[in-house]
Amino acid sequence: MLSIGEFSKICEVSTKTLRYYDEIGLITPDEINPENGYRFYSIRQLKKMLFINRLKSYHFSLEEIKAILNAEEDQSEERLGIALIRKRMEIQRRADELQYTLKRMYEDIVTLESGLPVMSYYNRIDVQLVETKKVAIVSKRQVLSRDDYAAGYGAYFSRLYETIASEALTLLGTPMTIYHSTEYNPAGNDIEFAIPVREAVDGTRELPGGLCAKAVWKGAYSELTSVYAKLREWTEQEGYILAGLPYEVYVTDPGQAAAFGDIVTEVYVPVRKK
Amino acid sequence: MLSIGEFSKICEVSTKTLRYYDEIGLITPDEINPENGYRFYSIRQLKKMLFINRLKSYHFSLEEIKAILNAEEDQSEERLGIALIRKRMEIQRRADELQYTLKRMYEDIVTLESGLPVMSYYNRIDVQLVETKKVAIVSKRQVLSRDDYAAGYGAYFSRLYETIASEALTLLGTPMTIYHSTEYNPAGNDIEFAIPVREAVDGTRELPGGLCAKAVWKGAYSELTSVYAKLREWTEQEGYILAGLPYEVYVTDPGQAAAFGDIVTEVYVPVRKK
DNA sequence: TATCCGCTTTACCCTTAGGGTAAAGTCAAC
DNA sequence: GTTGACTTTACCCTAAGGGTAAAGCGGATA
Repeated sequence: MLSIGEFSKICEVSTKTLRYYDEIGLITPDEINPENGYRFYSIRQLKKMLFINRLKSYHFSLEEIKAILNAEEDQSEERLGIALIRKRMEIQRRADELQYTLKRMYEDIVTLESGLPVMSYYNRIDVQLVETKKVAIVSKRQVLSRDDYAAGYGAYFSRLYETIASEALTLLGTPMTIYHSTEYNPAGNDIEFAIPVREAVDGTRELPGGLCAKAVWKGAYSELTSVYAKLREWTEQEGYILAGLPYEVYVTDPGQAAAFGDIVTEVYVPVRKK
Repeated sequence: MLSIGEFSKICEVSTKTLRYYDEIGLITPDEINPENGYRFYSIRQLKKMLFINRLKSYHFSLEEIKAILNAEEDQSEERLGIALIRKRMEIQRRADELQYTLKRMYEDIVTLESGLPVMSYYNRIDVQLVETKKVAIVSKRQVLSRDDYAAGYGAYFSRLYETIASEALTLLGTPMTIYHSTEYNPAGNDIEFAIPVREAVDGTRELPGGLCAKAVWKGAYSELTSVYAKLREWTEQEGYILAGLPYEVYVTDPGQAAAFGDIVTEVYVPVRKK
């Protein structure tokens, strides 16, 4: 039997951590002296602790590790394999995100070195006042979180395209999303996916036309927030007020555009004179 | 002026977050109604908030962002550039780590698919009983955290090699580290870097020889914990007890080995019969 | 004018995976 | 018997907010 200090040293885990793991039931000492409460770990618990360390290094949460350890003996390896494959995909996604972050940071560093402020792009967002015409749309409204949105917008538009095809409607433009939420909520926003069509039949609704502040953005969708902010700034300064729901038009098909720089999005904010 | 809800929606930041940022002084509303405490943000604060979001996406902590925002006007861009470059290196390191983790996970998945348990390598660690001879060493003892160790072990050995050269001593083996800590402590462990030499002169000390449990490990250093655990297990089962400080001998030069699989490390634990 | 709905306020508790410190008890060696 | 090392529980702390409650406030409507 090993005292907590010995066990700690061999596994390279602090005693504090071992007591915590005992508390949450991740690994409890094989023996506890009932008189003084001293914890004693058995030699065969070494391997278990090493396994926990390994899973920790794979970024499993302690809750997940507990579930893996508690799996029935006969399914444990299978379940572990599934968990590993899923977690690996998650880590892969995180790695990809970091690569994208690195790229954006590099671009900002280059901008700074060329003597421009990082936020200078913001002042270069060009806003125009345009008159839009009313149009019929096929649409589907949904409350989605940011992540759901990124994962699912393709599917939603696909369903709309299906509807258009089965109803034999005529496409009149590229897909768009209309924002119904009045407040940003990380848990979910009220979003309407829409595609304009020629026929104003049953199952379609009318997107009213009118005066709009419009900006065109070339680049990643994640930067669109800036475009909305700029539009609001412009609206305020030019003495307009909001007169409807803002919407985005995806000019290029995101599935087709090779690089982020090739993606073109138009943002419209309906306005009227104050 | 924008209410917290409007500001929230435009910047895609929750009102909760805005109140929190107000509390920690990251971005305070330009105006607060003294009667009801309502927060109002100015249009020009939009850009600041977007900048904060950008820095957040670069994984700066709110503390760091505050420091960047509070930098003197005339140095702000320079300071930002330095911060960006440093943070980018940090993110790069994290990305590299993730890549390494992905590789290890993949290896475990392959192991599982071949029908072996993930921890099967543990049982294949081979322990032998050997008799070591006493040897003189040039050494430097230091308390180091895991990170410091990874970053600095090259430097410590370089200094020892310098000493050997300047004292005209004769190399007698490859570098080693001796572990003095009796408990693992994430904040720092008492480590002695050592190189064996022929001459037992002033400035060297003697590493006593004797009976040792020995295991050879081929692979990354991060797995050495398992080797120590196995040695302890073996010691216990064979009826031995610890009789000195464990140490590692780096058979291959880590700077020279191309792949982790090529790195060979010997681990010695002095023991005697119980 | 009263009411209602939506917005905003503060306040309190919760999250992960432990770290730090204190006060007290325990063990083995000298 | 004493000392020093080891162990115990208990309490507070972290970063960046999320969730919920109770109460106050504002504008629109009946």
